[in-house]
Amino acid sequence: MKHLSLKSPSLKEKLLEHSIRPTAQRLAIADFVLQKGRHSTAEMVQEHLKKFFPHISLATIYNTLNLFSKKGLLKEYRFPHSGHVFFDNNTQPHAHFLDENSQEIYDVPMEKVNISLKNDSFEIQDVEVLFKGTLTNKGGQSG
Amino acid sequence: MKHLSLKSPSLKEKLLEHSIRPTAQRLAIADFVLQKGRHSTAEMVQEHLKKFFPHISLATIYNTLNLFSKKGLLKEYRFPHSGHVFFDNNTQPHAHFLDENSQEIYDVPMEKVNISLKNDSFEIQDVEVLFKGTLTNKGGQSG
DNA sequence: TTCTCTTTTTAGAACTATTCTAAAATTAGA
DNA sequence: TCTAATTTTAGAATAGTTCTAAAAAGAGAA
Repeated sequence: MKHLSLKSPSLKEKLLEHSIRPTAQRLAIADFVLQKGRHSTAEMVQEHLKKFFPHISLATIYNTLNLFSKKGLLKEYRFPHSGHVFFDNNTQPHAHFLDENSQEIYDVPMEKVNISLKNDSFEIQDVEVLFKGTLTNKGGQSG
Repeated sequence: MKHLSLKSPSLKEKLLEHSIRPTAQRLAIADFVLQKGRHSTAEMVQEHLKKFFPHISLATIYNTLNLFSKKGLLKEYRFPHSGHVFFDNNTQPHAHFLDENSQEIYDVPMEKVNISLKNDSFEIQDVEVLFKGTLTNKGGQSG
């Protein structure tokens, strides 16, 4: 347990600010999904928490991820390469890049994306953009 | 059975051109997914075929949709509002619009979309664009 | 503290979407 | 018409997620 920053005031306060009671399980999940993993699935959370909470229930993980999403700490995404729901701790508008080699998802800041639509049939409220391809020597980026 | 254009030469030939043996089930599925439905799920195919093939197996529907995709007649998509896989008979590059009222998916021709990326980290092979919002008085469009 | 009430966690059942399995039916070609 | 390969089928299996109801934990009052 000593390896987990469960007592991190900022994390605990972050949950409280969002009216989420900071239980031990929720802090452990928050530590991973909000600070470590960028695009976490329930499975990834479970795998990561194994050493701290070997008996944590998948239901708790799903409950918590869904709660965090409802409270605005995470945003849900589905990507074409996987049946899993991904929980992204970047809740600001941004695009994604899927590396077809590693199946890894990277964030692409909207400043780098230029998108427009000639249209008179619908009112756009949101756009989801997924670039697919392969990483070059420079490596991925995020944020 | 008389309501189904099962004997349509063009449909049968289309399958043959793609090295797909035109069985009765496949023709019935093709009639729907290639000519009627734009973004079909297995469930929608089953529902539509009920009157023609009340005992068709879901496995046959999935087998056929996956075969059509492999042969290039359909393209698979996953959208954020549904856990179902959607099979799109428009296999050319295009964007999508999701009407949040009806949960209906519409095609958006790429000519209407302008997208570019300032990037030096990855080689783009494909882009998926999903606009979300509501239809205006003009109604949806496709193709 | 202790009591009580509410919230959270849990294991396992249930559910949804899809794939697998192995046997039966269909088909194509000799 | 025979044979071998392909396709279809029902139902089991699998994957991912949600539901259920009971146990545990937590918050606030007395």
